[in-house]
Amino acid sequence: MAQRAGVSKGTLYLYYPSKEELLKAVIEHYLSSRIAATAEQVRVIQGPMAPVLREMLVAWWQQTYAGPGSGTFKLIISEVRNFPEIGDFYVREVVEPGHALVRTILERGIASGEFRAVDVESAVHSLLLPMIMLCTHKHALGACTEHTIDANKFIAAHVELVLRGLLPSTPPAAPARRPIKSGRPPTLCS
Amino acid sequence: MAQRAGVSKGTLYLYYPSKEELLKAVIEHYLSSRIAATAEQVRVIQGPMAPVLREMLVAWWQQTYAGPGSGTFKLIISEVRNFPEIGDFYVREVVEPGHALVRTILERGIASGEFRAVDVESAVHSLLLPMIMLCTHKHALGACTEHTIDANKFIAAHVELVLRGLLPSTPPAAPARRPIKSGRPPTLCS
DNA sequence: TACATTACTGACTAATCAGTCATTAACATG
DNA sequence: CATGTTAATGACTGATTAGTCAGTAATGTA
Repeated sequence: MAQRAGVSKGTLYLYYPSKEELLKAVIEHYLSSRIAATAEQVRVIQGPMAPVLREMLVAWWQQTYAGPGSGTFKLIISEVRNFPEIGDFYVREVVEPGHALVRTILERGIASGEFRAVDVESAVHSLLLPMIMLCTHKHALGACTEHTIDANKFIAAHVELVLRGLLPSTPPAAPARRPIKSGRPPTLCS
Repeated sequence: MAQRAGVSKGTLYLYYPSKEELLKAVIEHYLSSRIAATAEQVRVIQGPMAPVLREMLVAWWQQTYAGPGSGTFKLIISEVRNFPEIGDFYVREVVEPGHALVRTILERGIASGEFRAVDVESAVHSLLLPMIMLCTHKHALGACTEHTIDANKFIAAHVELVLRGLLPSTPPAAPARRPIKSGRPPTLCS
């Protein structure tokens, strides 16, 4: 049970009529509310989008990964089959606003020429999914094995890597690579 | 139960002494074996690493995401708390070889000047975690909500985005003044 | 047909989970 | 202290899961 930490089972049902409602409250408390607040801040920001994106993601990460909020994702993954309504709630309250937030930033950067005209939906996933996966990992594998990940080092490097992938190639960035000799072992399919 | 698809419960225990062993067999069949085969192919490849990385990841994706192998990750996340030994097995047989494979490719690219000298561990995560997260998503949220993701579009865009983030800012040598053909739609498994 | 061996089954057990509710603890106010 | 009200509890129920095993079906051989 999810509440042997702090309170008895019956007490929980005094405050939340079902586990589904409890999960919704957790999602709201740890994820939705923060997204809404961040979206409001970002809305009025002027200037280059790269620092906005970087600071927003790093701030979210530092406030979420170390704390209990990071467990929310694993909770959703584990429980969504038992409580399908949770899935709709999560999509509506977290996925869509979160994507809209990052999408807006990327689109503003693209409009100003700061970023390349990449596929925005895919770029949002490239940015966010590793972070969500690491949060999930922390409460799944990370809780059972020695396999650890330096989360702070990762977040900085990850955001820089993707941001750099978003930059336009002011100097033509790709050297013309010659197709190598026909001997390249043909496919990686097995 | 995991086997109402095809066979009765008792039969399963004739072939696998426990659910833990069944999970290990699934991990071995869908993940480990493919990594081992790919690593062998990559080991002998010469030439630029970017196409190697691209084709390898796209091929893995196309063979895994659509099929049942994509469910393995969600299975591990859900079950690792109940069967902790699965975590060690997965780390040993999948995480470490998989990371070593991608790490080797990145290091070879860095050594040849094709890639920047990024933090390799972080770059491995930036590349792989979104793919694993989407596989997980497919069997969690994706199975319960309307929220769908164009997986083929994503994988191509994701790999290109990260690859571009890996390129050095000043190309080693830009012989021809050509329009940068970044996009070449990855032909897999010809 | 008879017999032997192998492949398979699903009712059973024990444990665990979401959820209930009669009971108890705590704290007011007179 | 007495009395009423609110807060909290954990043994209970019903459903579900990992795992067992006595029994049934399928196949081979003569």
